[in-house]
Amino acid sequence: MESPGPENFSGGQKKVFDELVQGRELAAQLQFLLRDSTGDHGSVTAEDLVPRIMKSFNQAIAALSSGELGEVSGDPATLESDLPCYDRQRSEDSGEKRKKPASIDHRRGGYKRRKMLETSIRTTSTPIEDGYSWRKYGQKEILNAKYPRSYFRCTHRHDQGCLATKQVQKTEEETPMYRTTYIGQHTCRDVLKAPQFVMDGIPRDAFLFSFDSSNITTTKQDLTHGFSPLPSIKAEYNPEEATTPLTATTTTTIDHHYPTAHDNQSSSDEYFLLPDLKPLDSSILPSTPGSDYGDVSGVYSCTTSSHSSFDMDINSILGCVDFDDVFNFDNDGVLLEV
DNA sequence: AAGATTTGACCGTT
DNA sequence: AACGGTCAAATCTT
Repeated sequence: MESPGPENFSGGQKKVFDELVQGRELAAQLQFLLRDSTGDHGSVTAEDLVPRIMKSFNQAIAALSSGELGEVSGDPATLESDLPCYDRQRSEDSGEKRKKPASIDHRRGGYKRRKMLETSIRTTSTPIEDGYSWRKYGQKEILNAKYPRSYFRCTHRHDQGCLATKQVQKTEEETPMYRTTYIGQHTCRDVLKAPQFVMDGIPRDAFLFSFDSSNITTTKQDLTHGFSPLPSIKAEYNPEEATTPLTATTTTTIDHHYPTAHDNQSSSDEYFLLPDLKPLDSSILPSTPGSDYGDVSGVYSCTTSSHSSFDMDINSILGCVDFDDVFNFDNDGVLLEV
């Protein structure tokens, strides 16, 4: 994002600029909160800051979406994803909750297909259990693909308006892989998930997890092998396609989001952050130059859809050096395993 | 009963 | 028109 500077801004641009600046400042406060894990900062809490950051970014996005700005440097689809408009467009006909008899349902009313706004793609040897609650809403046979593609959306789409979705495609290789495409960011606050970790200011050493009681041990060394997601509470996949070799009992409080070395899916994970979604310019965040993947829309919830993006968010927001020796990023935003 | 999944139809994009 | 993403009634599971 090249900043022309506020002096050259039109009115709309000025508003966007102001909102982004405010968002940055709030994020900086949040960064401070998170860095100092004592969590005692007087009246300011992460829970306070997060909605404010969200608001700032949403304001900026709304300004951008108003169309007054001409060229928008960011991915408009990405911006759109943070606005509730997509759901609203649909809610007109789906809001009444499918009580219409099928016979009247010939016209379902115009829903608008969301533009592709990929966030990340992961390919794993086993289906990803990323700790989020997903609900399958479709499955399609894909041309030239041996296996169908499954479509999932966040369980909290309706209660929290979380628009995160993912698609899972089993690839046809000698050893079948599961290509998971995460689309959009989680804006939900799943109480069972990692936001607590962020919000509560767990010490950075907590990155080195040990689940003695649950027979799961995660160390920094484990992280170097790529993140393998944690068990989700529900099964999301057809048992025929995948077996989930984990016990739901391991997901209790704060262990979500953290990789386990034993869930059989860490070996060959590859992760991509698509370049066009490279979020904030490093000039905005005062974080380390090599890890400027702070997420504009990644927002407060930190319920990013994958561990890797989660970690990148943390990296950029915290300037967290703990992961710097764990991951490398190349110029295209591809996460490289060390 | 409530929530999740299945699956054919609908609809936007190319 | 084909393709693929989404909807939503039917069905299944808990």
